[in-house]
Amino acid sequence: MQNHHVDLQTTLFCGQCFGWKNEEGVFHSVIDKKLVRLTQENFSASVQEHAFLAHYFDMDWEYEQANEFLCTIDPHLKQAIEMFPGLHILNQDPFEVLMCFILSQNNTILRIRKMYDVLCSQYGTEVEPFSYAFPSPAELKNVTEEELRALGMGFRAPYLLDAIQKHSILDDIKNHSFSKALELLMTIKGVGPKVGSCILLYGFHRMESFPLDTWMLKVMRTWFPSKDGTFFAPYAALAQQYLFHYARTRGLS
DNA sequence: GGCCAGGCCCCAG
DNA sequence: CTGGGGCATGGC
Repeated sequence: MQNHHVDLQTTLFCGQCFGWKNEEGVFHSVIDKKLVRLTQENFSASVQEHAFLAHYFDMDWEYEQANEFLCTIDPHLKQAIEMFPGLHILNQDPFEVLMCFILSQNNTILRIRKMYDVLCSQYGTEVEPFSYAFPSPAELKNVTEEELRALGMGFRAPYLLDAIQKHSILDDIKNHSFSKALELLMTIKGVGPKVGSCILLYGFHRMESFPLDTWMLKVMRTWFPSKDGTFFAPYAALAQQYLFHYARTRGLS
């Protein structure tokens, strides 16, 4: 285990996941059908005690080397890394990631979180009183478009339905090349290049992924004109996460 | 009260 | 294959 320092506030609120709450320094969510409660102080002990948390927080990946490399190739990136040390890419459930990033299109992170909560409390398993897991494909298999629209999912309702129907595509993704995997994911309605890249990154830990949303397009035009994701190789995904979070919190200047 | 949001579908050229 | 309108909803 690398035991790299993890900053919970940054890692859990940088836009890669939507289910965590921070109540006065107590971070909580349901992971693998278990209610998890963490503080920054007890985090290290928690991941040592629970293997599923060590995996979820990606404790074995080469963050030290990656950060060191990325700091050397660009000053903006170096600033971003120094401002948010301890940013990890989580290993999330692929189906949950698929659903969340379908919700993300033409939406705000605040509202994605609320829609996530609605799906959990409506369809998910209550693992502790008032704590719900994100629903599984089986729990969602009889849902209708009218139901989802009534819950405020809007034009994304049919996309969610198609994702539920085709969820078994996810079982096979890890056996394919990046481009083939992306192609397979994009057969799901509502999954395009950006959402597909997010699924491959957050659900399958494809660190070569480089999701380009509106923020990242601005970042690239402003700070990296005439460059693309290959400039950050082999750490494109981590660079993307730092730059996305940095630009969103601090702006571009 | 408009404007816009971690995009994508769909259709015209 | 490229470009642009339209999309549900709610937070600001």
